[in-house]
Parts: sequence; C-alpha cells; structure tokens
Amino acid sequence: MPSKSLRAKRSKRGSARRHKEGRVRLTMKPVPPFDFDLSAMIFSGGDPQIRSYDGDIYCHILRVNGKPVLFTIKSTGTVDEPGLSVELKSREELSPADKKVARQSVNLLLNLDMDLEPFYKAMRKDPIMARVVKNLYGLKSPTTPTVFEALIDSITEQQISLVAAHSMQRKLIRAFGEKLKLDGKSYFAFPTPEELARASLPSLRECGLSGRKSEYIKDISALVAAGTLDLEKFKAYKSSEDIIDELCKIRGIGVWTSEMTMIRGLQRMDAIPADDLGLRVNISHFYRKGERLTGEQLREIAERWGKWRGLAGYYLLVAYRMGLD
DNA sequence: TACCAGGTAAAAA
DNA sequence: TTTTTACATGGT
Repeated sequence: MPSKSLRAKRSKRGSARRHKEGRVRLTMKPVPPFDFDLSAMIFSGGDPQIRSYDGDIYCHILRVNGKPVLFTIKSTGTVDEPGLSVELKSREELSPADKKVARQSVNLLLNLDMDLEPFYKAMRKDPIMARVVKNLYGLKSPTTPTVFEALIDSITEQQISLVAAHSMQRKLIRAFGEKLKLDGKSYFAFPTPEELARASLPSLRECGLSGRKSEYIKDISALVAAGTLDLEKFKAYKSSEDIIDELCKIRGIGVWTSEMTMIRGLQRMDAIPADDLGLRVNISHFYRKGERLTGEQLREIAERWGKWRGLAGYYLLVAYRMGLD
C-alpha cells in the first residue's frame, strides 16, 4: 500500500501540468472588499475534524461530487485586493469537473461573489448601520454548501442555546457523516440526506436531539433522498414569501427555521429571522437601548434596510459579539 | 436546583 | 378557535 502511493507520486512528478493524486491547489479572487479573517472568525473554536478557523487557516470537510474532501483555505491578499489559496485533499483523484465544483463550494461558503458595495451604499442613510459597516468593512456572511445542511442545522438550533445545539451538531456529523482519513487523521463531512434518512430514531436521539427533532430530521432527509423534496430549487425563487410558505408546509419547519435556512443556505440577504431571540437582543442593543423587542418590532426596524435587512442583521450580530458600540 | 436558551407541533381548554 | 405544554442539552 505505501509503495503503491509512492509509485503514483513518482509517476506524476515528471509532468508539472498534472496534479498529484487527490491533491489540488486553487487560487481564488473574491469580489472586493473581502476581509477573510473577519469573515472566518465566526468559525474559530470549531471542531478541526469538521470545520474550524485558527486565525490563519480555515478548514472544512465538504463533499465534492460525492467524495469527501478536506478544504484548507488561506488568505493571500488584502481586503481591497483579496485572494485565497485553497488546498484540496482527497483519497481519490480529483478531476477538472471536481475542481470546478470545489470552486463553487468555496464561493458559496464565504459568499465570495457577493458585492458589498451596494449594501454599504444603502446603509449610509442609517447612522447606526453606517458606523457598524465601517467597523466591519469586508465582512461577508458565511453560507452552507447545500440548502439541506442549512435546514438541518436550523432545526437543531430551535429553542435551545446555540452552545447546546452545536454540541448536538458535532455529534450528528461524527455519527452519520462519512469519515475521511488523511495523513493519519480523521475528518467528517456533513451527512447526506441518504445517510440521515438511514439513521434510526434512537441513534439520532443519542446525539442529544429531542424525539421530535429526530423525527423532523429523519423525515425531511427521507423526502430529500427520495427526490420528493428538492431544496435546491428554492435558489431560483424570486419571492421570499413563497419560499417561507412552502418550507412551512413541512413538519418541523416554521417561519423562524425557514428564514434561518434562507439566509444561511440560500444566500438570501433579504431574509431576517425576526423572531430570533439573539437577533432581538442584538438589534435592541443598537436601536432600542437594550429594551425587549418583539419580532414584529424587529421587522419594523429592519424595514429601513430594505432588501439588505438580512445582511444588516448579520452585521449587527457580529458587531454585538465583538463588543462594538 | 432551578431556569433559561436564535421554536414547533400537538394536546387541552 | 385559542392557549398551554413537552421537549433536549449546556451554562449560570
């Protein structure tokens, strides 16, 4: 086995144009401005076997055409002239088609193609947001590679604290996601709909999920795996209301979960989970001196941000966490 | 030990 | 029809 991989390496060494087996480097040019460190910071303290950021390198295990691949991403540029170096490692050889899909995934993950300038321009009218965007210049909101992942994450986060939810997410990924072994280390990719549809309810509950949430996740996974529910189709929808209406028909999904899914999985910067407890606290801190806000009051405040209200909400969330005034 | 935490569906009234 | 309750883990 070792000699075989050595031979494979040697045979490629002569031709510089051909990549090494399962190892590829990509360079990417995000739409400026883009602050990689600021944008990746939300993942610091994450699980290095799943997804993490250590202040320099962002790591994430993603599926590329079904194959689990370790993505290692570093910044090679500045905020105004951003550049990224992306290293891919896999057990299998990566084709040009795989490289293309990998690029698209990185684009989605960090929202690299999003142009922040129209957002900043729109925020100039609001003195509070104008100050916040100045402090967080180049921050892009992260999204998930699939809508499915955003939906499952959002379900686990219903009602309970994020700390508790993240603990369950880790257990879920380790229990059901495909394991990738590289250089003696193990990594885990987010489970596919098929993998979660196969999971038994007791085994889902062992991840700490409630009986209800286990059912929601298993049922939705089965629908997606069977092709009955196509979550990716929502990317083509124009109306946010239509997406919310359709998602809410599914058992386990309410307005909050739909809106969370839209902003983190569908790149819908107009979606704002107004009933979200955390967001209500964050926005109240900046706009209502910390007094309690209802979801309706939050929606009213968010009106002024127009189609950018979701991103504005994310900026306020990050600003609050960073202790900015 | 309680109680709260980025909700939701189902039971009870 | 509207209101109340059960649910899960982790921090305080």
